[in-house]
Amino acid sequence: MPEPARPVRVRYAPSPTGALHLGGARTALFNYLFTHQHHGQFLLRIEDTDRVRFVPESQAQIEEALTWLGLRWDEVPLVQSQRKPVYQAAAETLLERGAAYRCFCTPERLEAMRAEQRARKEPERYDRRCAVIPKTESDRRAAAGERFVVRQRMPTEGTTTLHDLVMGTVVFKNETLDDHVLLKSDGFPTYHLAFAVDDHATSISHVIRGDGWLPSAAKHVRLIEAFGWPLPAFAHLPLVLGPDRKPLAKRHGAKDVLEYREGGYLPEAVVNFLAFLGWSPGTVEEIFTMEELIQRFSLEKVQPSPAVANLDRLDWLNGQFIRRLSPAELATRLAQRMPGIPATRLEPLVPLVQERLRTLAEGPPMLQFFFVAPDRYEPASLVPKGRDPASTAAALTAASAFLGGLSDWSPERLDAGLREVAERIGWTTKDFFMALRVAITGRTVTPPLIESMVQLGKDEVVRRLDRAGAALTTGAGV
RNA sequence: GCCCCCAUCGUCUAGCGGCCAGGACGCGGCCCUUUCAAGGCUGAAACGGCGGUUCGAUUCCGCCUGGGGGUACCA
Repeated sequence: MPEPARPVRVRYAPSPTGALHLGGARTALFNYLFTHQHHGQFLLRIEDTDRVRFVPESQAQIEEALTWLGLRWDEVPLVQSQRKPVYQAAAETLLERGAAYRCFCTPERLEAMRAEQRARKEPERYDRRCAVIPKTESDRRAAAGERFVVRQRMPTEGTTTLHDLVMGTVVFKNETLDDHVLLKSDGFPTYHLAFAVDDHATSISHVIRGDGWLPSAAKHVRLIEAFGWPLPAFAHLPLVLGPDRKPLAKRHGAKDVLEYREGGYLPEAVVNFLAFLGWSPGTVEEIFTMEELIQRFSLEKVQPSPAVANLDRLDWLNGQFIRRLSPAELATRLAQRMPGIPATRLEPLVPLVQERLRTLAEGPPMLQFFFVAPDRYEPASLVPKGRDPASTAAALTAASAFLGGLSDWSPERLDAGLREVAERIGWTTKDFFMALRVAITGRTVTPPLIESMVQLGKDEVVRRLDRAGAALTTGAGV
């Protein structure tokens, strides 16, 4: 394998059959990190040669997800379905060189052939019946309009060796290589042909792709050699698995990258999470920016074994990144999820919730009471355990009276004063503050009470306390 | 069936012949505390099995087992 001294150019080549999922995003990320470390280019290629599985919306979704993650690609994405003539010309070249041949076998015959092979417990692969058809006859039948595919002629003895940057040296026995299809009867190329042609056309230096391609990599090496093109370096990335050790799929809950955006995850956190799936810097550091990842990344340190996505860790990481945001930045991101509330109004509130958020989605319900008074009170939560409605109402009234007469609305004054009130009426601060908390916020789990009261303002606090007290004396609800 | 890859706590991993096998998530306990978090301290938790090689194997080799992938006119 030649050590490519040429400029580093890599590509991420999804097929547009759905949205970008975590596994694909990781492949794209590793490509991106690797190439930027080497000041190379990152290309995007759309592998849409399968007309049956094609999903029109897919490409836009994939591009949106990549953009959200911050994985910007260079140049205009290559779309394979637009390059049909290029692949046909390439197949023609191979035909002329004898490196490939036309196969006229019908799908039915191939199925029958495989059934027999299965029955005899032999490896299932093409029996090369059409490999011996003379070129002149083949040309004549093709010209006559007979349907055919083009197959690659594989060597039947010897071995093919691949030096993979992640998997190490892999040796394949050539006798096990199938004469796979390069050009389908509809004139579209298979992945194998298209990938080789396009990687060459775009001067790809490193093929960094999913581990699923490893078994056919030997055939790919043979193909590129048949064309006489320089071999790129290969790096096969192990799969990302779900908690059940099966490849990540819909049944594992969110898997599409864009769903994480909906779920309130920061792209920085998702990128960081993905980077550590199968890779580690070899140190104990674990929070990196994209820039740092580019600096530290190396294919040699990519784990050759499949990685199970630990979504709990993503939650934790997301919290870490949220805490690293400036209050203004967090306010801006939160405002996008709270229609009608400008970021500037959120900014003073952000310090109260910042360290409590694991996702942005948790923000709105946590902040809601700042903008909307509780619409009803449940005595069950308003009255602390072991207390009764009447004494709770009295406690709220005492608090209201004290606060109503206060001119210094500072956290220090509120805290000290309310503690004194609690002591005076014989309540523990625990119970007292809980009653106030529910009266003011309508919830038992909230940001720090005193600070929240300061932000809410005296009038609003007193109003809510009085309403809650009234609710208790007149019965349930408001 | 055949081919290929993989194998350290539940999970992500450090380790590159001699380590009390380290860290992180999650889980338990303690501290802090007006709730919930966050934070600090702390505990439980791993080298799949059998053979080699070696003075010595988690580490190197083989086999087995287990997991994954491929075996399409899908990518």
